[in-house]
Amino acid sequence: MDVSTIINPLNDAQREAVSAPDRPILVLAGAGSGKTRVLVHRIAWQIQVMGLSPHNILAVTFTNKAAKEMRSRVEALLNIPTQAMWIGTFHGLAHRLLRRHARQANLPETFQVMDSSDQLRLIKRLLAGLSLDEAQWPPKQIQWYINGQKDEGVRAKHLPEGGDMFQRQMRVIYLAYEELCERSGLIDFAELLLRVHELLRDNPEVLAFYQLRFLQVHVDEFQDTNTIQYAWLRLLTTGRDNLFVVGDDDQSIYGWRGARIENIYNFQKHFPSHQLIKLEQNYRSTGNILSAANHIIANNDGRLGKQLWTDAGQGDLISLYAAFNEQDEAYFVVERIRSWISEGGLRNDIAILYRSNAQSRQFEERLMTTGVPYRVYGGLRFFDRAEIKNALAYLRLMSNRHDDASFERVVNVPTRGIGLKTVDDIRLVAREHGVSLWTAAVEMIGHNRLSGRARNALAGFLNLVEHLSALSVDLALFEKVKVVVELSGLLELYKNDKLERGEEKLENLEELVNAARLFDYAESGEDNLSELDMFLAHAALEAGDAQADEFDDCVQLMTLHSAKGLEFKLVFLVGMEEGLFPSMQSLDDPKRLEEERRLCYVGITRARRQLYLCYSESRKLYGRESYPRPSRFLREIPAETIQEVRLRAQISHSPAAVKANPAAALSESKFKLGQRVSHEKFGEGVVLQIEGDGSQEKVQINFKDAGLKWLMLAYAKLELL
DNA sequence: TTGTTCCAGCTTTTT
DNA sequence: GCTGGAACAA
Repeated sequence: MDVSTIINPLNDAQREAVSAPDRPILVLAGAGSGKTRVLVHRIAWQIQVMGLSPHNILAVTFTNKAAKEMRSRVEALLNIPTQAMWIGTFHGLAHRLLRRHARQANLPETFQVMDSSDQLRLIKRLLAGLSLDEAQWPPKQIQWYINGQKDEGVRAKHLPEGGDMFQRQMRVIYLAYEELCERSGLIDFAELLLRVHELLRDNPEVLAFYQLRFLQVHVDEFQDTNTIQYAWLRLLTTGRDNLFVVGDDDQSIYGWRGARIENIYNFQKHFPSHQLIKLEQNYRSTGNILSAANHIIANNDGRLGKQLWTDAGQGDLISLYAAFNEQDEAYFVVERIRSWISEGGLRNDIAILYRSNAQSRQFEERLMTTGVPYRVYGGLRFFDRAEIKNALAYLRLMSNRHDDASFERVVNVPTRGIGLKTVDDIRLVAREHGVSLWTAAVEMIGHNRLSGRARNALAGFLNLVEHLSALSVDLALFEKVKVVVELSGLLELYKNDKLERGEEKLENLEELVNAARLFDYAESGEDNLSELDMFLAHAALEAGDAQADEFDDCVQLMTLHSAKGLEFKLVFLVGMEEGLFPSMQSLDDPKRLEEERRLCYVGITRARRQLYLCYSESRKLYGRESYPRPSRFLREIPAETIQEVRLRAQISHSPAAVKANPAAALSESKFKLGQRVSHEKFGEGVVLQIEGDGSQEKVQINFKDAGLKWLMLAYAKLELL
């Protein structure tokens, strides 16, 4: 193959990035500018032109999906096998490293990964053990605290001993948490990253080995890295010019879960010899859409700075729709969707994007009643489902009896007469002796420390696990899973589940057996670990898709966050209201507001051809009617790229109002939507709509007693409240 | 042990 | 105003 296949499909900036000589490289890749393409071609360049072996390539992403896509595209471009390349997520790679160096990382060989819900349960148990009140010490907050510390590389022992009550208590909890994890052989997601950092930092020979192996290190979505991830990237590339990162500071939307946008800014400081390359040509959207995106993001401070452009023309205007309420919003959107479809458009090309999941309901209902197929992203993933987690808990216990989290999970599922009291007793003994629940249970049965019935029930459970374990020793993985599902009683339990979901759960359990059958042990690349353990790790690290039917042609509903990286011909960005988007919690914090703005930028740049922005003049929020103001982001979009859509009966528009920037009209009146006013005759009310300018200005007011009224401002005596 | 009632909480999500 | 989880009663 010659170099032209790698280089020819690229534009100048892309080519510069792909063929750049060895030095730290930061590619600032705007939305739709071909960032994955650059990464893939860069890897190909390293192998094809620079003569590196695939063995010497490391490429890190955040999601399994991105990793898979990168691998398959490299494979397609180079037409060589890619197993030797380390392409994976930060967590996946961390897992692999820890498996290989378990001893050096001070981990038991059979350690297992727990996901966030496992972690939360563990914390709840811990609190109970410490006799702490959950109301006073919310488990979620503790989880957030511990993960936050780990993301910054801080262990419990590093925390100062003094401090206020909160700090002292958190330290105690964090210490106890680490101890419990260690005893159970469990590590959480943040721990995966932290351990790898410590492994590389404290074992020079290990670090040297990987520095020599990974001659080129590629990072996707660099703006989403947290402190510890960046720290290990720097360790791996110390003293070499082999770090190639791709990212977009304008698309950093995960600050709230530890991502440090500063990393992308500090890159230039940390690597003075770096080269910065900007990809600004956009191959996705129309000129109008890009103009809106550029103008919005320009309101953020401290950007590295980037202007997207396209040679594809202006395209259609962006449509702005002011709905009366959220039903009206859904009605409007679905009507537009129906006409798109009736004109021959694909449903797959349509997305409804919202800030918070709760907003999906209106749209779902409307789509349902009109019979338009749709798919909601988010929600429970396959391996997150209770029935699946139960089955996995049995499997985990078979692999490691001391996995307390799994023990607690299924000791009485299905119910076998082991009540809270018994479990409490076991916990107590376990804590007293500093042993696992399993060991404590065995001891208690041996020493007759339980009442007859509880004793039998508990012995039954222990025997069941031993029995399952013995029975499945020589079976293939999927047969093991099958045995567990059938003999644990789970199958029976869900069969008798009359609450309609039972059938679905049975199907899921069958699907689990199937997943085990399809699980490719060889692909996991480890041979020092049992297939079962690898499968369990796989289940934790890759939660699976929420739905299987992605091949159907249906409208896509998702949050703005989950839309990142995707594109659609027709996009509806709904709920553009202050307090919703930007969200209430972000309104008083400039940093968070900027992140919301980036989220808006992400949303807008998902659209390829047509973009609809919607806001509602009234919306039910927590059961109460609210009258939010239109989102500030609407005002940041240039007027000439927008057209206002009105479906409702027209109130005679004054010429001034028609000509005026529809977005500007939202802001220039002395009244704001939602403003509370008082009228001498009608009493108190709330402003719902504003139309016209100057002497023509009129407002629609919803009066408490008198109902809806249109009033000319020039005549009506209104007082602001 | 199960079914019911009660009550807090309520952005975003991957690993 | 709805939901999920925890506390409570039978």
